[in-house]
Amino acid sequence: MNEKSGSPTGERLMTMYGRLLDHFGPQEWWPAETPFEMMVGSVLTQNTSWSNVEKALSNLEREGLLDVGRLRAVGTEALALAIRPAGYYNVKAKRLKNLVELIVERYGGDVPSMLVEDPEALRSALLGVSGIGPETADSIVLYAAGHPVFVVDAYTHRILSRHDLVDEGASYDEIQATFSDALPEDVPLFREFHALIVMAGKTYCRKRPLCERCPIQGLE
DNA sequence: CACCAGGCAAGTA
DNA sequence: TACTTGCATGGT
Repeated sequence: MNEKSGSPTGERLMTMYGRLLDHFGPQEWWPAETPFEMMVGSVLTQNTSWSNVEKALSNLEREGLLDVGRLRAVGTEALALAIRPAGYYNVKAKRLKNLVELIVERYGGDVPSMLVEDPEALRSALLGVSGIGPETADSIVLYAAGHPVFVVDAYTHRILSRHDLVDEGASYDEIQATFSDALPEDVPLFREFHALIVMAGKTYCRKRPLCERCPIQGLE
């Protein structure tokens, strides 16, 4: 609509961002060698710690399965076995298969073609895949395709409601709009900010988002 | 031992 | 629309 960086909410968010960056340093997300690996990781990490995802990705790498064609060719049972350390392995094996089918059917199996699609169309296509919800879709749009959509997770929800920037019962879209309306559309900023929020959540904000040692404590 | 992790779909009321 | 439940491993 209008001046984004100058809004009160924008100022508060940028202050939070600055403190988190000073405290934790750049997180350099997403940790993946290729866009396809990033997408696979985004499914594997659903409600799952990254350390477990790393074990599963390592298995896939070793078996040469971090590839659209190879993942499409492998059996669902064998895939499930390979990703076992990431948990929910039967569900996630199917979800990865569904994602691969989208890539094959809509983009001819060509990941680069997928990544240059319009962001809204790409997001919509991803949401059409069973097993890909808003957070996974937005992660792919931001970190693999490089479009400025803000990724919202449980930590984001808790921190923003704790700072009274959204209601406690706010929806995904409402929380995302809080960032979109208040911040400039800056891909490196969106990438780093989300990564820092997750780091803060993992480090300090498990039960309550604003404990004493948290770098964004006192801003509310 | 309990609890949590970088969610999502399907079922119920 | 708004809850609830199943999915599962590995670390604290």
